[in-house]
Amino acid sequence: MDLPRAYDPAVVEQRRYRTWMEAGLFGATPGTGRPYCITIPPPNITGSLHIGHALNNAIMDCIIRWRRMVGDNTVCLPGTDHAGIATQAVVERELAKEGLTRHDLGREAFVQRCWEWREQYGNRIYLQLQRMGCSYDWSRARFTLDEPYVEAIYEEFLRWWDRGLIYRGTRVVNWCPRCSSAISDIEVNSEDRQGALYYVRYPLADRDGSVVVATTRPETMLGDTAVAVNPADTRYTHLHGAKVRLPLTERVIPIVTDEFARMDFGTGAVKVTPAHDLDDFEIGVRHSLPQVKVIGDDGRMTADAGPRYAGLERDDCRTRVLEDLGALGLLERTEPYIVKTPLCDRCKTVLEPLLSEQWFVRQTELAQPAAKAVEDGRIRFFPERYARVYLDWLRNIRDWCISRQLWWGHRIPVWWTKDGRYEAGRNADEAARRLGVPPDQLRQDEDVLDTWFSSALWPHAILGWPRQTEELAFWYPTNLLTTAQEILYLWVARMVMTGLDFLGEVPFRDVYIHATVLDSKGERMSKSKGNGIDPLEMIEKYGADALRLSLLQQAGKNQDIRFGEDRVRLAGTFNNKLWNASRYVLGVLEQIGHRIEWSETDGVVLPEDSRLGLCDRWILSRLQRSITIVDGALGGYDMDDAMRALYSFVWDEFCDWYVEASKPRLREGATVTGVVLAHVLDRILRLLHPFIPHITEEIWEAFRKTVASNAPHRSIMVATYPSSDPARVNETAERRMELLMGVVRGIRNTRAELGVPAADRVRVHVRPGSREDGLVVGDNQAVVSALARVRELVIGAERPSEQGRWAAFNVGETDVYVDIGSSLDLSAEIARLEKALTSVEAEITRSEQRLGNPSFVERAPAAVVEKERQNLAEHLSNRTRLNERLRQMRSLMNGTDRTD
RNA sequence: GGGCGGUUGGCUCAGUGGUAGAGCGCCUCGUUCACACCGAGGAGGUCACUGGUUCGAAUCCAGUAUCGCCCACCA
Repeated sequence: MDLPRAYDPAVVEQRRYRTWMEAGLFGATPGTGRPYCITIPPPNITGSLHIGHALNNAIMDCIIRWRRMVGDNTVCLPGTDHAGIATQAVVERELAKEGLTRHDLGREAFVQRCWEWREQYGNRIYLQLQRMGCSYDWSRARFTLDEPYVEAIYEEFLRWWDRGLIYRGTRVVNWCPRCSSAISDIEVNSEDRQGALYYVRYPLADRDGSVVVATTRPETMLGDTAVAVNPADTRYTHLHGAKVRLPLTERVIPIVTDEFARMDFGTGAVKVTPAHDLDDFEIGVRHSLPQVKVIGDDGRMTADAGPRYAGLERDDCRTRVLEDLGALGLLERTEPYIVKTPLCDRCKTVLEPLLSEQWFVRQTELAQPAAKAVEDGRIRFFPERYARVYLDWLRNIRDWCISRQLWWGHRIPVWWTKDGRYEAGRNADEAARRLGVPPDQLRQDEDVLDTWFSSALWPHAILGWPRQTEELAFWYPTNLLTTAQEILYLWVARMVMTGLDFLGEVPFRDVYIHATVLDSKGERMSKSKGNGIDPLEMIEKYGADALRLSLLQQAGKNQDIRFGEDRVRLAGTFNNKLWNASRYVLGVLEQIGHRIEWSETDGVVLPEDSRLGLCDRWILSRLQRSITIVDGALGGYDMDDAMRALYSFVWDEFCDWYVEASKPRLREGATVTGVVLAHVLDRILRLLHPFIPHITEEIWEAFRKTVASNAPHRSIMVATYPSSDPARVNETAERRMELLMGVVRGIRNTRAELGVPAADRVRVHVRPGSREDGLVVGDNQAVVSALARVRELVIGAERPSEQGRWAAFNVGETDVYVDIGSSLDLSAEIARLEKALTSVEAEITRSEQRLGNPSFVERAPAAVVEKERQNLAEHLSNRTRLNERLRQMRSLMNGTDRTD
């Protein structure tokens, strides 16, 4: 069967994917075999495939396809995340276009709108992952708001609740005024911004004098309830126990002593605003200070800020406070200052730390086992260094604020009585029972849970937990989690906590943290910068295989990948090369196909060893080495190493040497080369399939129709992945092939340097340095002749006559003479020889120096010394040859001179 | 402030103790039988710097510079 002349990924990829889907090849049944499972990081339903997804999914699908071919009972489970804040923001934006807010609709109608939105767009990313060729089990896809998943969340909540791990607390939390919700500590991004340090004078209330405090946020002074100084600070000893009159307000507040006040910063006196700063909150607790909340949930000043400021935006209030302080002569001075500004991870709004009542989860008890699982190796990180990052975070963990003042999400399963008592339950009835009141008198908590509270359950909930499903029993713990470093804490650590806590077993064995994809200049890709690479556009232009390949080639241990369109284009050239080499092989098989013996397990059956030629033994040996590398690399998730090995095996060794050598051999009737071509191509296709699934399947089908026309079609997806067999490595063949290649390269090189026209076929005389060398060249004359464009190849112990026509070089002890077709340009040949001599001289000097160093000979390993001796001997021999040759050439030149 | 990663030919990157590699780009040559998304040949690196360990360092150690990432409650 023929392959079309040109490969068209756009047509082939979609057709192949449909075929796989229809054949049900992505699914699996729990129960038998060795389980292998990956659960993909669920993308947000607001999301569209971006380059980070593309990388992560290329990695996962590569590993999944590999394990499937290795024979594991493999499944990869996809899903999507409801993404509370992100989705709500999108839907609110839509409403805004209609001039509405969510409050106009009310909670129920708004949530309904969110569901409609998700129906319309929520599965878009599935289609995009399918365009990438991901072999995920779509029949088991989960959305985090699906009924069974919600059940899992409530189970999680209730179990923790009953153990007292969930509590309600009033704390300073990170508040996003735009989202009008609390967010957790790890959803805060801080950014350095140019600001100022303001020095404000607070007059003493009970005596003359004043104290100056430094602050970056003067507007919060309206909520000050104390001034703190360090107890050891002698500058302020006389003020211990004094009170100040807080400017712009009528309040009198105490001066307290607290270690927190740094003597070496500002004036040593710090204003204390317990309602708007985490540190101040803690100082407030230590000194029983009142908490005055002057900034409200909407980011505007509250009534407690005083009538002159109430209702102002934060920034406007700052301006007015500064003006007022100035007018009173209380603003001492202002210094420029870099302020760490906390931003909302989602919407980049400046966050406001403020006092708020929220639900929290105690973390220490959960964090300890999660740390231990990594310490004792039950979970391994790739690259390893992330284990420490993970552990450091767990060891300093703080309680997790899980309530969000949103409408889209899992509503907190806590119900309140009218008199302010509350209790958790899987539903109102359960809560009512626990409270001993009728359900209709209860009101459910208004807040929803942090999205990460639900994704924390991902690996086991997607497998059916809390129900004891067969899937859960078989595939849990899962094998691999691959994700971006930015959600190491948000997500990875939490999954480990829940997995260990609820199932007593880690959720996954290995965690692979992939690199961040940057643009070709090393900058982060972003919509606003417009420097992003759109994976879908790349797929359109070059195909999913090219995109996957380009990403996997770079998926190394580095933390960054610089990525540009060129990469994708170049990956496409490899696919093109593979396609055309396959066309060649299939063409050969058309002619000798009836000689191919096909085994469903082993592929193309090789002929008896005695029938193999040097080139055959060589390529089979090289194949084994490649398989060994790929095997080890994939085992450590080094897709780049695996791909590098395959790339050079396919292109440099198979195409450039073996395929080229097969042409003259076939002309000579060596059909064995056709069998070996088929054997190696089969292995290449299988080895490459996890990386470039579509094109390998396309070729494989045509290939099978040729070599196994009687057998029913079987997808390459379920073919056996080649395993390494070190016994098939053939050192002798590799060494002999080196000679052959050396001879060919030498002839090509000589021709190029001496300007022999490419079309000219030359005569070559080989003087073997050994009987073995003579046999190697003799047995492969046709190959040498074809690859080096040789007209006549003579092997003999004598040197050719007519010295003036021959250029010479040597490969080891074997001398090769090339008839350059006309009279040799003696000065060019002399220049060529002198150049070679110079480099040989340098090598000899270096080598002699090393060997002349007694401590090298004594201390270096014997093998190294021996190798150095061999090198020296070889170079000395080369030098002798070159000198002799130079003498001949010079005397010829002199002779020529004389005849002139 | 703490931690981590990078610094190798023009570009992007491999290479963890034994004579510097690849792809792209560049130069020369080549359209007949898989492929011009190609083939053959070639030029081009004192491996950021300094010091140390070693017979031997791109590779190990210490420090410096520089770029980047993560973490941190300091007004």
